[in-house]
Parts: sequence; C-alpha cells; structure tokens
Amino acid sequence: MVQYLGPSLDLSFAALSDATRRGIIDQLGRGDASVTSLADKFQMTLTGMKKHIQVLERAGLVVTQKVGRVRTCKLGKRGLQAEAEWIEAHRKLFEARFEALDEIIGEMNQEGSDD
Amino acid sequence: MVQYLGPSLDLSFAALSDATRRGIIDQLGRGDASVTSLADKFQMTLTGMKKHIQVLERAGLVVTQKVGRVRTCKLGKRGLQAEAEWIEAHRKLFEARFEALDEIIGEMNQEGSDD
DNA sequence: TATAAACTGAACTACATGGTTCAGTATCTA
DNA sequence: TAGATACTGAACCATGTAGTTCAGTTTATA
Repeated sequence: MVQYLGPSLDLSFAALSDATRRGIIDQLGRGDASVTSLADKFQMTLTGMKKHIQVLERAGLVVTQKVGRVRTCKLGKRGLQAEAEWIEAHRKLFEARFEALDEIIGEMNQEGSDD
Repeated sequence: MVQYLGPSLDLSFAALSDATRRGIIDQLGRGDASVTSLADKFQMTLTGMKKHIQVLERAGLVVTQKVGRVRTCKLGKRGLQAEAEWIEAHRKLFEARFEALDEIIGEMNQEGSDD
C-alpha cells in the first residue's frame, strides 16, 4: 500500500487544483461539450479554455476529438482511480496519526512558543 | 452531492501536486519531524524544505510548532476528508459516464479525423 | 463563393513555484 | 561565553500558469 505512482499524480493533482478545471470535469460528467460551449459556460476566451483543456488532457482526465471544425471534449477513461487510492490511503494515515496523538492531552500550543 | 467546497481544494490539490510534498505527508504519517530532518531526508536545503512546508501549512495539511530552535512538523487535523469526497464523487461520475457511453461501440477514433 | 463559426498558435502580462545562496537571528551546549 | 545548530528572510533564477489579444486556418452554410 501507499505505493509510488509516478509523475502522473503530479499532473492530475495540478489539474485538479484549479476551480475552473474542476468545473469542466463536473460539466463533462453531464455530457460531452465543445471548446466553445465550455468557454461560454465559464466566461472565458476560447484560447483560455483551450489551455485548461490541454492541462486536463495532459493529465489524462479529458480526451478530445476534432470532427469538422468542432473539437468535442469528454471525460478520459483513465478516471480518478489512482488519485482516489492515494487520497484514501493517506486519509487513513492522518486518522491513524491522530488516534496515536490522542494520548497527548495538552494540544501542544500550551507549553511551547509558536510562530 | 458534488458540492462546491470553496478555495481550500485549490490549495490542497496544488499542495498534493508535488512528489516531494506527497513524500513529506507520507513521512509525517510515520511520525513528527523537524524541518532539518525532512530537508536531509529529501536532499534539499533547509530553505527549500521550509517553502514546501509552508505550502502544506497554507493548505491545512500540516501544522508546525517551534520549541526552542526546532520547528516540528506534523499532520494537520483537517486531514484529506474534503479532497476524498470530491475525488470519490467525481470518480463515480467518470464511471457513470462510461456506462452511458458503452452503447456506442465504435470508439469514435474510427469515423472522425483526430488531431 | 463569400461570410461566419470554431478552432489554433504566437506573443505578451502578471504572478506563483521550486529551487538556490547568503546573511542574518535565536538557542543550545561545552 | 564561544561556537555550533536550527531556523528565517531577502533576493535571485528559470519555468509554469492563467489569462489576454491578434492574426491566422479550416470548415460550414447561405
């Protein structure tokens, strides 16, 4: 458990660190969408939206396909499995750590000088 | 579900997008640590490590306390709950989307020109 | 076939990141 | 009390992000 999963977590967590991009994923969960329709929905220039989509594509979270003049975006089949696993494993780590720390009653900001 | 969770997801996902910082969380899961010991472990200057820790602190994932000349780092009690919820909700979204798409057999790269 | 729609790419701005060095300050310890 | 240890802050560098504008190209459509 808690295995090393390579550089893809860097890309996907970075992709998820922006509210617009999380919104795009949300939106694509409701149906595929063109770059233009996403740009409209998020009140952004086409070029700006394209960049967000490229970030999501590099992370494998979104795939796109151009037919005629329209590029359609949809959720990538890679999904959020690896991310869910990392988060879940470490969420448990946090919890385990606090159970261990519960022995110490005084919540440390009593006896030391903090910054 | 899939609720808007505010700007903290920006900070925490950004914090998690760096392998060194994920390593720090991993390490702190095994026990509290000083800035110096972490800098040694990750082969980095003290100043560099301090910056990583500041990113983790701003995200609420790590808390620190200075006693004497030593600053000790430990996992923040905020944990990864919100992140786990977002990821899990959207992981399901991905899956649901693919079930819906399974009706379409030809995996789209047959009939359109891709980039 | 002329025009509009949809995208693409280059270039630019402002700011954040990930790292460094160097020069401190504060605190132990011999 | 002198020196070592642990951190802190400023400053710098190269690169990436988030967004823009502007000038194309390609594809539909009237």
